Amino acid sequence: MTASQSQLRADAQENRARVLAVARELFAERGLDVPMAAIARRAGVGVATLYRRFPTKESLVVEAFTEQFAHCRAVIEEALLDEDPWRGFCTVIQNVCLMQATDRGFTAAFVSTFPELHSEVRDRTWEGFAALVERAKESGQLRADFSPHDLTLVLLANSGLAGVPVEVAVSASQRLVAYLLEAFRAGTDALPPPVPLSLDLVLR
Amino acid sequence: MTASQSQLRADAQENRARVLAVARELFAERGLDVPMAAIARRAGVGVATLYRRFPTKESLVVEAFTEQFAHCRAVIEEALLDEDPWRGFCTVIQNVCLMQATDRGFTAAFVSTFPELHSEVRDRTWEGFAALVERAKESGQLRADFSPHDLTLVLLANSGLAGVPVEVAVSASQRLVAYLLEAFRAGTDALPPPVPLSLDLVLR
DNA sequence: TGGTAAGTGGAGACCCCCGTCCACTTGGCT
DNA sequence: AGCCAAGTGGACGGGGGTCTCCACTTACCA
Repeated sequence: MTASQSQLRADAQENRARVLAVARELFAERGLDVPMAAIARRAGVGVATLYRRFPTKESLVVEAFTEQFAHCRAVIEEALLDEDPWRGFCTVIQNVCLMQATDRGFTAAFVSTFPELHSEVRDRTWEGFAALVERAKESGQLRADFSPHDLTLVLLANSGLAGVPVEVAVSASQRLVAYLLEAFRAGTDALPPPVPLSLDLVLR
Repeated sequence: MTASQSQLRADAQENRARVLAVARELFAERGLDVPMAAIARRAGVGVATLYRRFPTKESLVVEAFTEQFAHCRAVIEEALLDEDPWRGFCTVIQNVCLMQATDRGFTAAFVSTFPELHSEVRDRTWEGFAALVERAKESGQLRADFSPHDLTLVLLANSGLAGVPVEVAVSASQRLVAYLLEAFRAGTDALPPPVPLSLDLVLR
């Protein structure tokens, strides 16, 4: 525990943790637009407490989702270690899409918190994925005209499922991903040129 | 012009038309959550005028999008007449997705206005599409395990592109659709079972 | 056990939205 | 020209959101 954590009084620390847990729950269930008051109520604290620990709603969102973002990066790193490039590629897409489908706030959080905060981290992640794509192409399993920007395309498309109930969203996402992966496989017809969908576009 | 139209005074009629035009513009540009006040301002009228012609925001939305919905139905009807079932199938998906990508409010309007209002029309449209799917399967061009519910899947996925600028959304949508159509083509690997995504799911 | 700084909760300031009300204006018929 | 129903706009009520302020409570240490 760093100083900033342990300097809090015991009860305060516990409250902070509970708020964070509740926030993650509610963001996942209902998306990012749950009122701060709802989080406070469910956590059994007043709004003021909440705002003391997290000066703004966005800061709460960032904190609530950092571990998920870390998991994302980890998934890519791990996939780069897979001896089968295609399997690594598929794993990344499947995992990220599953996270997106499971957690309703995920995409919105990704979009609204990444912009400035973690730009270098973001770039590293992006490069990691680009490398993964390159490997998969070289192995001849990924179609040559696949663009790394197509990851953004997949993410956006998959985020469209956020509106339906979670269990449905998960199955739907799996089917969508299965369709897309099939289309990404090498040896099919030519496509219209890749769309330069940089992540910045997703970020407003 | 029916009675309800011509009974309006000339200036009122003009105002009504301008409001409708502006509403369509703004809904397309910014989605359904543009404030009524913004529409009124851009149309050069007060909010009261707007509310007199359209008693509720939803009614304005419905009116603003009816022609697009009609166009949707027309697209399906026409596709059923195409001698090439696969081409008909592709046309439907391409056209609807294009409409969705072009008009930011389209999906939300579709979702929020269809529920009760046009249930029989909706069912007819749905049956039309199901017939289209059946034909395309029989001709051997559409994979046998494609489910009509997959249309909803495509619509949801495509709606995820609504966030990016329109020109980008259009190219992105085209590429997404191209990928998906390729995956829908007969003669590929088996998929996980279809997800029963009824339209009602999209409609909240 | 008592003092004190840290922590707390709820009221409310501020803002943005939908939809209404009402005093004023104006088109169109006679 | 003059009348009046039809039409109009802006102020306002009501609701819901984020975030602040401040009088009160409580953990912790001596």
